Amino acid sequence: MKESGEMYLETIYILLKNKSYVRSIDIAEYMNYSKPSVSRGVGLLKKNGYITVDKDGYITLTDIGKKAAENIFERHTVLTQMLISLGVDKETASEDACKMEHVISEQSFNAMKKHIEFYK
Amino acid sequence: MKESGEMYLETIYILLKNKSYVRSIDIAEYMNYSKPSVSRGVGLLKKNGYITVDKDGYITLTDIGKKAAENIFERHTVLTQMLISLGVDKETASEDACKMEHVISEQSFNAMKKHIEFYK
DNA sequence: AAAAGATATTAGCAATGACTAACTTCAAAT
DNA sequence: ATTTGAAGTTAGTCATTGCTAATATCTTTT
Repeated sequence: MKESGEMYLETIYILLKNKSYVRSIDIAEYMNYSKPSVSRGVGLLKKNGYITVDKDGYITLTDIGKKAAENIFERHTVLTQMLISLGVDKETASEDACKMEHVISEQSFNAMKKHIEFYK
Repeated sequence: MKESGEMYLETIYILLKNKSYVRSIDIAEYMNYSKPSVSRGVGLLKKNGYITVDKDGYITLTDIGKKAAENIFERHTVLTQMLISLGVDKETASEDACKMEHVISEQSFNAMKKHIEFYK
């Protein structure tokens, strides 16, 4: 899974929490990306079995897609909280978490997760 | 300054700590990159005023190059220490720091720096 | 001096991941 | 029914950043 794929997947996951459906156009608006960019991204997620897309363009997460999305979303929330716990403002924390979430190892992630659980 | 440029600059800085000179070939060996890749990277750093290269290929950091290199190197060491302080092993900590150092904001970096200074 | 070796560069390729322009398709509005 | 509009796709571009193959240059060895 590539970094951009993780972002599309995470976005689908977030949108599905607030809306009952998600189409490519919703992703494009949320991410502020062009329709063709999203079209390709969604096509790749579909090709790789992370989502299904019905004839009307409505997107559903498959089991592995949901698992991957939950995973990356957990990374995002934990990393954001970690930065906030160090005094970083919400907005910046979320932005930086967004960049870190795709690149750090499982080991480092778990260490940071343990850290914020300790803080709570 | 792009991410790859920061890596080349950081490498030059590290090499200059241990050797009295640095050429492209030294960078290539250290980073395990091909000579043409380094050649282009070095050319860009030169074009953008971060380094000078004499007629024999010996590289020197300019003032702004040194400043930028020190900056990124400090990020690397601080982030590595931060991860180690959370229980991550040295090797992984350094690898992850290497990825994080290019993407996080000044604010988050400073917050993490303060955190490890507190720990010491 | 000729061959070999080390260093650097040029030219061109590949993957990633964004973009615009132009097209299709289908539904909704006049 | 024709027009308009929303959603999606196709085709092709661009930047970043790595690569190999081939070439140039200069030094060192034989």
